[in-house]
Amino acid sequence: MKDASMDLGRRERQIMDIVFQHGEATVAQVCAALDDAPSYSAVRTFMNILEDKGHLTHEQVRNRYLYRPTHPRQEAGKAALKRVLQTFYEGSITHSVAALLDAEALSPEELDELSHLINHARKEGR
Amino acid sequence: MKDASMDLGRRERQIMDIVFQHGEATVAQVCAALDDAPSYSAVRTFMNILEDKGHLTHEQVRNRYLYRPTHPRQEAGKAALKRVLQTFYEGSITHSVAALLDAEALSPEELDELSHLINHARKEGR
DNA sequence: AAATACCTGCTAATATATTAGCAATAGTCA
DNA sequence: TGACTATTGCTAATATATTAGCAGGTATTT
Repeated sequence: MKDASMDLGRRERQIMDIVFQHGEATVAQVCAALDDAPSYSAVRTFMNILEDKGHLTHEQVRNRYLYRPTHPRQEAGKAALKRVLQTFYEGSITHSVAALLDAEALSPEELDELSHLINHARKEGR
Repeated sequence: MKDASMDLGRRERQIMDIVFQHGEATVAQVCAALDDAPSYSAVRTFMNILEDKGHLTHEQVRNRYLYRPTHPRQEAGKAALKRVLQTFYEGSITHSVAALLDAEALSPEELDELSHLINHARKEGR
């Protein structure tokens, strides 16, 4: 149960989330995305720290840094989902999906897509 | 995007998760559940803080306190799921379910249950 | 080219989270 | 009963997260 996100503080997590959401981001973009943003300086410090901790990398584009998560979104997403399942749904996927279906109304198309996914999994399983 | 869990530190979150997992817990139980537990004292302090912040309540049973989340697991779980969806799956339930199905192999029974859930949702939707 | 705006490196201050210890009370057991 | 253990209230120390500012460089605009 030891996530990589386990050694992150509040702001650090907040910033990581934004970078994940955007896929990649500059300091300015992160500032803009934060609704309670501190100084530009502060955000910059965090992104450096996150890089030190191994959660972000940057690439220089023009004269600014473009940051990206070190681990792909897919992977981090799965880990996060598992944690939520573990904590709130006794590890049960069906429970969690029930909660999701209950949380938001899905369009018929989305429901079809889900059915499709499940059928696909069924075939894989055998 | 302002979760109640947004004003929690690392340990605080860790402890909340344990209480959610257990449904209710004493300080000792939380200590036992933490694999990197600090002193009993420290854990106790956190549970007091969490109570101050409004995330936990306690009831005295015998001579010890039994803590419970203020908000039901269901509710907190939904919020957590939504956050993950938002951050990693562009808010798309189908994406997230795909990830779940990919993350762990499900038994045929579980798959059936999922199908059932979806069919149920389909009926609701119209 | 000069003025302006934006961005980084570095450093320091402050706030908050995290930890532990001591004294007192209430249960437990030989 | 007497010794022992667990548990709480309170307090204080420490570590970590969080914030901001200054100096210097590079692009941008007039």
